[in-house]
Amino acid sequence: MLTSSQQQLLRVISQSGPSSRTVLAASMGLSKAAMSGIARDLIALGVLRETETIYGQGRPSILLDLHPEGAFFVGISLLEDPAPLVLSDFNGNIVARQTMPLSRDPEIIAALISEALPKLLAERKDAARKLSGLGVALSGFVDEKQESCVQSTLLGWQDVPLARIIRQKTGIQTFIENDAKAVAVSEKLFGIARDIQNFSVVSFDDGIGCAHFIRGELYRGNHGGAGEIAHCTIEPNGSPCRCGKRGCLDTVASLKAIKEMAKTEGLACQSLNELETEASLGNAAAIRILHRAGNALGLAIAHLIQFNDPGLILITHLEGRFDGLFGTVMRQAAEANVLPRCAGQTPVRTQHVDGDVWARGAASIAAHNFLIGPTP
Amino acid sequence: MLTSSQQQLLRVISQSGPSSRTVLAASMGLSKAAMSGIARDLIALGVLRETETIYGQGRPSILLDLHPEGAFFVGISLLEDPAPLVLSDFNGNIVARQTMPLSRDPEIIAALISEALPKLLAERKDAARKLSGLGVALSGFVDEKQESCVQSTLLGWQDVPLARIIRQKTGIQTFIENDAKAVAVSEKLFGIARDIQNFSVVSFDDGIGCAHFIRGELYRGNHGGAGEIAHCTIEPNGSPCRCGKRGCLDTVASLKAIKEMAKTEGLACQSLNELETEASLGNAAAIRILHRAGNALGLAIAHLIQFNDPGLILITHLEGRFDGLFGTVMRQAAEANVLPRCAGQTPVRTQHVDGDVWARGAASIAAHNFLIGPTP
DNA sequence: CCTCTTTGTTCATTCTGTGAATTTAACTGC
DNA sequence: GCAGTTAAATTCACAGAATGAACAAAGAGG
Repeated sequence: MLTSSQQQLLRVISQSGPSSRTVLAASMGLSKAAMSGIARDLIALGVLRETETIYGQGRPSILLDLHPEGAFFVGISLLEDPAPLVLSDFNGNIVARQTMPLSRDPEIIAALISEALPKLLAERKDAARKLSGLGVALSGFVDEKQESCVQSTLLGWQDVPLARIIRQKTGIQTFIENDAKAVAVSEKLFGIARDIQNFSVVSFDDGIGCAHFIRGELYRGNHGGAGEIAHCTIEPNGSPCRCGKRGCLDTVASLKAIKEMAKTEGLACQSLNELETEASLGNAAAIRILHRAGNALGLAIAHLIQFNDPGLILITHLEGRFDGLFGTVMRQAAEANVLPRCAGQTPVRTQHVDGDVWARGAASIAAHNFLIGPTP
Repeated sequence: MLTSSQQQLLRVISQSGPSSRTVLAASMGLSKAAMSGIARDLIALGVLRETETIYGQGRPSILLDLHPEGAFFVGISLLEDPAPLVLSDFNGNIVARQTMPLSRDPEIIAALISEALPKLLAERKDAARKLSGLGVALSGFVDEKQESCVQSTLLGWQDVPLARIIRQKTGIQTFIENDAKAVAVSEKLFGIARDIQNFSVVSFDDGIGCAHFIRGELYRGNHGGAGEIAHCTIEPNGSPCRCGKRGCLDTVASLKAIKEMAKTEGLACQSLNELETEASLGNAAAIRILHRAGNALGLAIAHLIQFNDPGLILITHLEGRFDGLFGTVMRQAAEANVLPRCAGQTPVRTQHVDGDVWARGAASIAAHNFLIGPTP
């Protein structure tokens, strides 16, 4: 276990990138003397390393950075079958991959993981020794200790202490997290949101997920439900949703909803991209669907901006494009529905992600617990 | 200036009420030994005092509480003319009142304050010596240092360093804050939300304001705009709003909007209460207006719950009642538009407040800075 | 080669907090 | 009324983290 100063140093470096001891001391509000010792210890532990030397007037400064091989983390996604496992280094790079069958039984999941782990670690000899944590991403609500799944419709769970079960079976520090929240954490630690304190990630997929970072920390909400924008009412008295109410964002703007609307309209489109193509060719039904979906998502994002005033909204998507009609309408709707004085102040970025998102997010949950410690 | 442990102790006591040293030590994660010293210092400073003695098995425990006369704060509201000044003790009780003319010139405001201060302090001899801060509440955006007003339509300001100007004139630690945010802080320090970490306050008045507390701290947002729900689009393509867009919550659910709708419908109602009476007598127009407004506010509150999952939503109102049609519809709409599984989990409370809200809120801003220190 | 500048380290000192022992002030049962 | 028990609060020697000042290191520039 690391001291709080050590964790603080790691956090600062992971936020602001490689820096010299003097700069780090200043930005942590510590003396150079204290910095010297903390850095020495972390270098000895193999967690930090000296990289570039910057020459200027006076003694050159030596940049300190996280040692990529200082710690390794395993991430597992329970959102797909087969479930992917990845091995991530300290920079969030994936250095090994495996898969395992998906199960709904926590005991079996733990057994499958401890079976798959040696195979995963075989590819990197040094990783086994420096394995510092294991993270699991799943669809559902997770408690603030990141130990127990409070409720998951997809897995049919209610209060399942999955992290504890896996920890007992494997002996590795284990934490679980909601899928969208895991993605947000990975963007904060390793992605585009490194140095942003307040931001929201919207994961656009068959469903729509969302998570908030506030003051540099994941905000889970009082019941773990912060960010559940999929079921905010966007079209009052709209179509019924599987959640039981009507007009949820999920019924209009999710990839699944868009595909279903296309099907209902008799369009032979299998994907958002095909629908975009149809729309660009002038197909009225396709245009209507994309307008409706884009408007809905844009309005939800406008609400996000009005309510929480984040420094960035990051939309991650596996499929589809955001440079077509859908994306354009979405951006316009987002702009048009925030206070005009504030319009354009909040960057809305879209980011295409690959199939590793969830597993990478899961690994970042473990990395987060190592770097920053459990949320108090 | 207090040390960080001293501030932490004050914060814990202000959150959990009078407690014994042993309990406080445990809840702060400190040893009883450390607690002993910190408490001794704060008692010597006159900030804490021993109150009740609790007898049980073993040596009785002595409860520690904030000394009501340990520190005094001045709060000023720039939302009314004449502007009220209040003197608040350490428990948020108002011990003296004054008023001063309202001005839009920051220098004149500072002069008026330093003129009114002696009169305010005259009522309480001891307060002058223990005056520990001054807070100002205003309508507009304030920077995170609580020093400068970034923008205020009402006062016609842009980047006015009001706090610095007042501080220079009076020599008192001064902080300014947005009106709704100030009310939220006072509810956290002295009101109903003392021990709640995540909550939102909605101030229902001629306009609608809102502020979030997240992890026990006021969340201001990246541009100070967090909580500006008044201009979230609640009726797409609805009536035009003075902000430039359409269908804002403010155009349907604010007290001003309700009164205006009543006027447009030809009703002779001057207040929400009169409108409620009309509605209870079966007046169709009154019923329609209250339904529309209640639905709008309820939907906004549902969004608040879905987006941020707070532990409490507190609606403060000067005028009007929430036990009539308006309140009922609002509550129903709030329930109906959150994920059914989560419905009823978030308490929505309404609270009638008196004319001192803003000034009391302003004073609590000063108290907050004394108790907890500036937000980092 | 010498001076200047800035980084990074060393070391005695300060300060905050700890653990163990001690004191204090009740209650309990005889 | 008096020992015995219980728990709160205090005291004190000590550990650990951070500081400030002095110093060593490593180059730039004349």
